[in-house]
Amino acid sequence: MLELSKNRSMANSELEIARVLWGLGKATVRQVVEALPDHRKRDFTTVQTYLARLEEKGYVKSEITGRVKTFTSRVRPASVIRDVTNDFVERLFGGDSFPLLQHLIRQGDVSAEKIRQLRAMLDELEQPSEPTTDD
Amino acid sequence: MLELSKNRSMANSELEIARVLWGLGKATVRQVVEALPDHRKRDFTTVQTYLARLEEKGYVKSEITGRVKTFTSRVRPASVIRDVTNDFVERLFGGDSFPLLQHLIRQGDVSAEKIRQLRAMLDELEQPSEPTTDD
DNA sequence: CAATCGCAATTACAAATGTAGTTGAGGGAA
DNA sequence: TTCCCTCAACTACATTTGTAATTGCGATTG
Repeated sequence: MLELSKNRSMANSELEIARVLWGLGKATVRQVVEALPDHRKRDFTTVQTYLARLEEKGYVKSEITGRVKTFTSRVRPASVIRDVTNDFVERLFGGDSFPLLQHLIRQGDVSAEKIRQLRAMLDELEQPSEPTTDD
Repeated sequence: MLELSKNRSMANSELEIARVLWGLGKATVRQVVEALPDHRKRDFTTVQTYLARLEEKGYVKSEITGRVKTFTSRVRPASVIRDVTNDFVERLFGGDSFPLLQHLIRQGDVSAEKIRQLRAMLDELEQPSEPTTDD
């Protein structure tokens, strides 16, 4: 099992870059830069640094294609999301995710459709039968 | 309106300290240390530093009671929770809170009772009329 | 080919963070 | 009254983070 360099966790800024990379699946620095939402633009070299750090930390791997590096994730996004969310809930709510759910539902802009979906999820929780293909 | 020093945001470590302080309402460094969950113990001076920084940043104020400082929050926890959660959702999910809700409901350990409460909340979202018990 | 241009690789760096060690003063033990 | 002990107030510091400036190299243009 590969040594993911001293399990250092992602910094906030790196998190966003990683998320964008996950969305692209495979991308060059430039592509990640372009894919950043307008209100969160970052300098090319800045993104480049973040990706390099993500690689050091073992979250990403790169491959040189001609003159340019292409990055890909080395970890399952779901697992990063799990870890980082756990940490978040731990610090901000002492480990209890309910307050967060409450907060998100209350003030979050949840559409009617989403409400329906959430309700369906809740139903599933009570009827433990369907093999929820999660992770 | 008070100038909350260069709106610097809370660092992860500070977040946990702030949360504990909110829970206590008013507390000395030592009390915060004691209140930390066992698996997250921190050195007395460490917590002291965090509280000092929180004060610098304007999130907390202190008052000397005899020989010891007592800290209290200067901000509404809810507003910090809002901001920090928004930032979190922004970075990790591009601003869409649904995936987070999904994640929390799916793998979060939500009790039957909590499920009931969540459902009630969803109902409220659809029936925007009930005299919401203030708050 | 020589001067440019466009990108990507390196290098830089101050500020922020995580975490504690060191110092100093009030209250008891001798 | 001294000395020691306890605690809280300061001081310290290596890393990490956030963000970019600078350098270097291959393609483009005269």
